[in-house]
Order: sequence, then structure tokens, then C-alpha cells
Amino acid sequence: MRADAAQRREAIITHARHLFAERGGDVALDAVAAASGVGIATLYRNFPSRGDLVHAVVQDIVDQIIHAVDQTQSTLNTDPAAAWKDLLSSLTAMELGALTDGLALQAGAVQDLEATPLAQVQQPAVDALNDLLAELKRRGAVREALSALDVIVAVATITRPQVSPIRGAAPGVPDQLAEAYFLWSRGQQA
Amino acid sequence: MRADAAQRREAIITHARHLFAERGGDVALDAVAAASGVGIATLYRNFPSRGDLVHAVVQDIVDQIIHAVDQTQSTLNTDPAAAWKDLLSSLTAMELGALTDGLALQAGAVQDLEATPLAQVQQPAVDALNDLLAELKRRGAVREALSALDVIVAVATITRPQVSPIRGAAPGVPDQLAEAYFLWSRGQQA
Amino acid sequence: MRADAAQRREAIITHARHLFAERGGDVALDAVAAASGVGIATLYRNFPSRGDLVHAVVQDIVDQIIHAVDQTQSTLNTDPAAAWKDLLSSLTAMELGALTDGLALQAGAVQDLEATPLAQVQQPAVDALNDLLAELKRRGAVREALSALDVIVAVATITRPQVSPIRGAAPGVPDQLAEAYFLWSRGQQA
Amino acid sequence: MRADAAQRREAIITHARHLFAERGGDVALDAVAAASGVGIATLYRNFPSRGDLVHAVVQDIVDQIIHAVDQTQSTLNTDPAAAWKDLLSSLTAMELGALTDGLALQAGAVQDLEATPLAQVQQPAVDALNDLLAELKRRGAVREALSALDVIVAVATITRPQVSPIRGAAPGVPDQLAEAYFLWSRGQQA
DNA sequence: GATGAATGAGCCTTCATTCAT
DNA sequence: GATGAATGAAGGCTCATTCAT
Repeated sequence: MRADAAQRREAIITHARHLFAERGGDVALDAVAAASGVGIATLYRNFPSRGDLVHAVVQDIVDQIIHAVDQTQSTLNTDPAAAWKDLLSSLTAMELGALTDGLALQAGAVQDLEATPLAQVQQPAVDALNDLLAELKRRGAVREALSALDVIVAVATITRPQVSPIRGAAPGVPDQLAEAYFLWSRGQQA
Repeated sequence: MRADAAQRREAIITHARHLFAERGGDVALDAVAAASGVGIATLYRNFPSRGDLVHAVVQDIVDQIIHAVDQTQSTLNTDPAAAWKDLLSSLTAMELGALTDGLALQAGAVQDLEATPLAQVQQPAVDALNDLLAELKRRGAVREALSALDVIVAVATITRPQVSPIRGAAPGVPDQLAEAYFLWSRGQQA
Repeated sequence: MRADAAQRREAIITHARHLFAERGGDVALDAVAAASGVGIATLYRNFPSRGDLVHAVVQDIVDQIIHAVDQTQSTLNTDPAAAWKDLLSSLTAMELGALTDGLALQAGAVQDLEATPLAQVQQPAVDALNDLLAELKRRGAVREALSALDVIVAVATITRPQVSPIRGAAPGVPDQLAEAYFLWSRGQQA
Repeated sequence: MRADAAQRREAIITHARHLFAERGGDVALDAVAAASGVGIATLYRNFPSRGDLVHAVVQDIVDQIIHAVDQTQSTLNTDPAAAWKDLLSSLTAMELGALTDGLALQAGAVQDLEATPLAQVQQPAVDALNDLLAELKRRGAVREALSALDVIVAVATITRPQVSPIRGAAPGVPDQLAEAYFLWSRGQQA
């Protein structure tokens, strides 16, 4: 039974992430519940408020970021350039756009970034990524002026959900931007 | 009073554009009206449906794009690289993000991009930009594989409204992305 | 100029009456103004509130009722049955339905019929018709138990505006009801 | 809770029917909800659009018409005249006026009566009544030229909601019209 | 523990009425 | 005097959240 419940919870998070990434952060929770195959009340039992669900989605993404950073550690010494490229690829595939839009709702009156509960949740990912960036910089694989938050926000910006007619009109753009960002991130001398 | 009304209409469009760019395409029309200093019914007299307002905002942006393209023509022959750089700067400063999000509302059931009334309104801007790109490509100032729509969507993606805590966390990202895109667009043989 | 204004006022009343009769008492005043070929403000100059316009429409109808009653006086002695039939025809052709629906708006909190301003305006018509009915009853042309208000309300009920699909489905009904009412009103002792 | 909900749904339909019949088809849905003792959102859960509520009310009335027709079958052979009289009584007591006004909302652009979803819902009632009328005509109890739709529309017209001051002024009129229509419908050759 | 139903608050839109030219 | 524009109040509908089974 416990396993069942945990599985259900995971399903909700996953579907919520996909929907956030696809349709933006303002999807109705009914839609999330329906997509997850549960009743709306079940969703609320697991996530007492919309913010809690957003929180969980962010946590999920953060875990993935940390995992991706960990993966990179192995090739870091042998081929730092490839390591950076792989990491950026992983991040790009990660639907960080969902993260960005998901925040929208809390943002209302928030002034102080540090105060956001999301900031705290993100911190471990930011820290891990910053450590990695430090290594990469030392090896000249990335630009000096690049912070973990910069990278996360940049990738999120590039991969944010796009209104479908737009996406259809210029489907290659996200890849172009990703390539451009990768080239730029490696630093001067183009 | 006719002049007054026209001025008011312009004010509404301007404020709507700013709000779309700042808070996304789903701002309450009440907020637009309030920001414009008019009652909600006045907004509705000028733009009978939300779609009409979006349409006007898009039109406004399209006009600006065309104007920017025109401005570029003068330096096109003397210094194509500078011309391209200036144009991209202009576009970046133009809040194209508002355009992107504004479309969201119509997008509901839209499958065919060409059918969108917005597509038609955009066409002149796309055509003008494509003509310019052709010239620039001939002069080797930009990558071959770059269409007007690509450029517009890319800039829109980069400058899309960003949730404020995010913006605060990594304020330099849009500029970084713009720079990256500029470098890439010139077609460094990658 | 005075003639012009008076003419305009009449035009508004006439169009209002038609629209009330056609589409019911809840037509937008904008529509009345447009149909009358004047601006909304002109309508309001002539009729400071919606109630005033309704009042004028009722007055107009009342005048027509009185006129119809007067017309009947001539044949009253020679052929009372024909007189009654003609009067009922006239009333039926008079769009009394407009009157009924026009009242709807004032009706909100009205308890006392006598207090209604419309009641007062109607009084002359009611009186004239009652006098005529008295004569007709004396001559056995109509049922004893028939008051002027009964007749007016009955005709108004029969000729009230009908939703178009309904009208299309059974177009003969108003005439059938008019015929039925006429027969009944003569007091055939069934 | 399922039973509870069904009951509530019935309550909404009943109250809507009364309000339509009393105040016309343009009552605020808030009022319907309040009268039914539920919140506005509950009404919308049961009837996603105003049209759906109208539809349900019509369905309710149609059911009653069919029931009334069925009831009549028993006395049809023994006393056709009484059967017809009873049926007309039943219809008159049925608030068909609600039906008529309820249609108003859909009517906007409707040209074709057959296309109306309401038309389809009504069809069974129309068919049943037409069958009965055929029998009655065979027995000479009603006029030849009388269709089911004629009867329904006529009764609806007679019992349509009346603005209260009017009703107060001539309370006997609906009964008078009903009597008149009954007499006429039997086809006394006048 | 899971579910469907209920609710109020909020946004979109219309309309009677007023105002400035 | 006539006009178009402006306005607030009200109704239609949706959605995050709570409740009863």
C-alpha cells in the first residue's frame, strides 16, 4: 500500500512537470489530476496547495540536475570540454522551462529571492553546479563570468514552453539557441 | 475629443504591451485598464475582445520591427556587420516577448499557423526581415540557415517575460543569450 | 428646428416600439438609438431614463387605443357586433405586446399597480374602453364579465413577441388565439 | 452522496423552471442557484452552460407532456371530449411558458428550427401529442386544422410569464384565454 | 485513503447612464 | 442641441480549494 501511494505521488509529479513544460505554469490542477489518473482530492491530499506541488516538481528537477552534475564528474578530468557539452545537453533535455513557469504563482509579491522556499530547494543544485563550474573554469573549458544560476536560468529560458503556433513556425530555434549558448559559454576566442 | 480618444487608445496599447512583456500574456484586462488610467469599459470600447487588443499590440510591434529594418538599410552597404548587430540590438530592446505570450490566448485550438490572423499581420515584418537577411547573407554577415521567423522567435524567446525572482537571481542572462545568439548568427564556422 | 426635433422624438418612439415588440422589452438602448438613426446621447436627451422611453411608448400605444375606440363609436349603434370585431382587429394589429414587455423593467419592486406611472397613463385608454364595453354589453355584443383591462391584457398576451424558432414552428397560433378570443368574448354561452 | 447530488440536480431544474415561468428566460443564474439553495459553481457543475440548463428544463417539461398524453389515453374512447378538456387543463397547469422563454437564449442566430437541439428533445412530445390529436379528430372532438405544435405554442403563449403589475391588473385573463382556446379548439363551427 | 461534489473569489464582457466636445 | 466616448455595476463562467461519503 505504501508503495502504491508513493508511486501515485510520483506519477502526479511527473505529469505535472510535463504539463507545466508543455502548456505553461498556469494549467488547471484538474488537468493535472486527470492526466495523472487520480481524483482532484487525491492530488490535494498529496499536495495540500498548488505551491506544494510546484515545490515537489522543482525538487524533482533539482534532483535531476544534481544527478546530471554527478554524472559529469567522471569525465571532468579526462575531457572537460566534452563534460561541459554533455552537461548542457542533459540540462537542455530536462524541461527546466517547467521550473521557470511553475514559479510564477508564488512570485506575486515576492521581493526577496532568498526568502522563496524554492530558493532553498534549489540551493543544493546551485552549489553542486557552482563547484563543477569552478573546476571547468580552472581547466579553461568555460567562461569565467558564468554562475550556476546563470546557466540554469539560461537553459530554462531557452527551453521554456512555447505557444504551439510559434513552435510550429520556427521549430529549430531552441536547438539554435542551445548551440549558440554552448559556443558562447566556452568563452572568448569564439 | 477625437484626438483625446486616439491618444487614449495608444496609451492602452502601450501599457498592454508592457504588461504582456512583464507579467505574461494572461494579465487581467482590469490591470491593463487600470495601468492605462481608463475604466474597463473604455478598454472594451476600443478593443471589443481580448483578441482585438492582442492584435493591436502585435500590430504595434510589427510596425516597430519594420521600422527597425528600414533603419538598417542605410548602413547595410557600408558596414553589414554593424547593420546586423544594430538590428539585433533594436529587436532585443523591443519586448518581443510580449508578442509571443500574447498569442497564447488564441492558441487554444489553433493548429494552422497560417490561419491565425496574427500570422497575417506579422507577414509584412517577416517579409521585410527576410529581404534584409538575404542581403546580409550575400555579404556574408549572417549564417545561411537563418530565416526571419527564426530570428523573431529567437529574440522573443530570449526576451520573454521572466518571473521576477528568477530575473533577480540571474539578471545578466538575457544579455548573455543575446550576445551568444549574435555571435552564432554571424555564422562563425562553428 | 423645433419640427425637426419633434420628428426625431417620434422616430425614436416608433423604433423603440417596434423593437420592443419584435425582440422583447430588454433590447439595448444602443440598438434603439441606432435603429432610430441618432446617437445614444440624443436618445437620452429626449428620454432621460429608460423608464421615460417606456413611458412614451406606452403613451403612444394608449393614444392609438383611444383612437381605435373613437373610430368604433360610429358603427356602434348600427352594427355593434361588427364594431367589436373591428376594434379587436385594431388592437391585435397594434403591437400591444410591446407594452407588456416594456413594463418589465419597472416591475422589479413594484407591488402596487396603481402606483405605477404607467397605470396613470393607461387610465384614459382603460376608461374609454370601459365605456365602450358598457355600451356593447348593453347591446349584447360582448360578454358581461369583460373589463377593459382584461381585453388589453388578453390582446397583449396573444400578440407578445415570440422567440423566432417558435414563431416559425407554429406561425398560425396568434391568429388562432385571436379568433378564439373573439368568439369567446362575444359570450356564446358555450 | 450520489443520491444527494441527483436530488440537488432535480431541485435546480425545478427551481429554474419556476423562475423561468415567473420572471422569464433571462433570470440570472445566480438567482436560480440561490433559489435552489446551492452555490453558483454547483449549478455550473451540473449544467456546464446556460444552454444545458435550458435543455434540462425543456426535457423535464417534455416528460410531463408525454405523461399527460399517456394519462389521457384511458378516457380517450369513453369520453373524447372530456379527455381533450383534461389534457388541455394539464398542459395549462404545466408552465409551458418557461419552455417558450427558455428558448430565447439559443435563438440568437438560429434560423432553422429543426437544427435546434431543443427541437429534437421536443420531438417525442410532439409525436405523442400528434397521435392523440389524430384520434381525437377521428372522433370529432377537436378541429381538423390543429397540430401538436399549434397546441403547445398556444398554451405556452397563454401561460407565458406575465409582468407582475399586469398580472395583478387582470388576473383572470389566462383562464379566460384558456377557456376561449378550448372552445375554439373543439371546432364549434362558430 | 480515495473520490466526486460544493464553494467563493475572480476575470471577461455587456449595458444603462453620464460627460466633454 | 447632437454626438461619441467613458464609466461602474452586474451577470456569465472558471478554477483553486474544501467537504462529505
